Amino acid sequence: MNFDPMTPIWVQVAHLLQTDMVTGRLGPGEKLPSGRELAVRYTINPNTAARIYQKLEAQGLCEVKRGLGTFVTEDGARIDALRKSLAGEAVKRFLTGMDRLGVSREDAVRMIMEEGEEHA
Amino acid sequence: MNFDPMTPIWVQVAHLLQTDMVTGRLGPGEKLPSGRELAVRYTINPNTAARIYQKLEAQGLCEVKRGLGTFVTEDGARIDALRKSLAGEAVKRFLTGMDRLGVSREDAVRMIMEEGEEHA
Amino acid sequence: MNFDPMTPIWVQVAHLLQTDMVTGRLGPGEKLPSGRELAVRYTINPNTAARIYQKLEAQGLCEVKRGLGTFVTEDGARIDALRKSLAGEAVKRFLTGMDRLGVSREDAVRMIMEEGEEHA
Amino acid sequence: MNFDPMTPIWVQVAHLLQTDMVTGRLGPGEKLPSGRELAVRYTINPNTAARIYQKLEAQGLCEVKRGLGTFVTEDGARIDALRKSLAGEAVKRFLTGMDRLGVSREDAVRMIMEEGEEHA
DNA sequence: GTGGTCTAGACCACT
DNA sequence: GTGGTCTAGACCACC
Repeated sequence: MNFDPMTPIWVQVAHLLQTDMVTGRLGPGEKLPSGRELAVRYTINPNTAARIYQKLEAQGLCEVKRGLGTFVTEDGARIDALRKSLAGEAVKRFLTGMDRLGVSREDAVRMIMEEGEEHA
Repeated sequence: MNFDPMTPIWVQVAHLLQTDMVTGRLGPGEKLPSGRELAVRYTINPNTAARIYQKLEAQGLCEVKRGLGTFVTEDGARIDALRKSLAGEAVKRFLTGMDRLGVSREDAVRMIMEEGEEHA
Repeated sequence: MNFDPMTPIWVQVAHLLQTDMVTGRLGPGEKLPSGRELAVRYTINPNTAARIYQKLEAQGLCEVKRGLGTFVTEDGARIDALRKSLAGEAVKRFLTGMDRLGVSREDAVRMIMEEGEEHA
Repeated sequence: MNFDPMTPIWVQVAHLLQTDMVTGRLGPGEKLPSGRELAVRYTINPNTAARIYQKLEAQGLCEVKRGLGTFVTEDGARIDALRKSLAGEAVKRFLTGMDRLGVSREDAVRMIMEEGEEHA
């Protein structure tokens, strides 16, 4: 795995886990990999792995059960809020990118609709 | 500079230069950095740097003048075509990302319009 | 194989392949020798061989299929355009040669017609 | 100087001298370089150089004056015949080349006339 | 096996 | 100084 050295590793790994939650690859109540396993899988420090779960727990996305592990929250609203948050960030990134290219929001929407037609 | 090891270096550097052309940071007819300078700036091999300009020239984005350097094309149509190409790629990336998040094209468009209102 | 040191090797080898395409010795869709084989056959560097196919591909004369090889295009129009291009170059070379000999275009044409009668 | 290893060197050097005679770079009665000088200039064997002048003399293109050197013939007819000979060879080469490209004599002539118009 | 990419370092022609 | 070409040899992804 390669990380962008500009943003903290824990943010990037957390992002991966968040995406898995939203897409359903990690369903509600499902057990997340242990801190040690996470550390091995991404070759990061166990401390860093621990921080990731602390942050996710603070966002209400997972629950730590001592001696059992950490589990994806069963609160669908949380997941849905996460989905909206991630989508919102993606939209912002997209719009700023299009803005840099000198493409207006209206044109961006038009291009999206045309792309949609191809897939229809 | 850090490169994504998944995509060729020359593609990534070419993308940087292309973006500069579209945004106007590199205006029509303006001199591009020499191959050697590009190699130093991004710590890549001069050969790789040369390939970048060969590709850009093949796309009609720059003109090579032996002994003088390579210059951004003055053909505005080329730049405009590039803008559309880059925008199209951004749209595709955006849509696939939203699709992974389970967001439909209609919802994506709605989010964009709402974002637009905030800026309005 | 002996190369004229005045013109790039890749140009000369490309010319050989182009001629084979136009004359039909390399038919549409036919597999071209692999880059490595080309390198051995003409005792050139594999890198140079690769460049030849890159140039031919850029001219739309062949299609590269990763892991399979590169194949002569099946687009007859491309081949025809190539034929015209090669013929045009031959005409230019011929005319400059005749000019050096002090032979006018009209006389050159007359000589060609007479040559033609012999063959008729 | 680079020679085509397929045809005898003396033929190639003789061709160079012949061309100079026809174009006027070597005028009638003008002194040709000595055998030794020819040998040095083209890094060929003095024997080979001597043979060249023997052949040229046999064609009536130059006259050997012992102790003085060899001189271009002053017989204009000889030069003119040479011109026609060289031109004839060029025409033949041109036609066979066009034939290989699948271009008829008529089309070849047409292309020549069009090239002529550009220069007119 | 195929082509694609990259590095290292060389020589050349042109301005 | 510029780009153009060439060699040598390496690693990778694809089929």
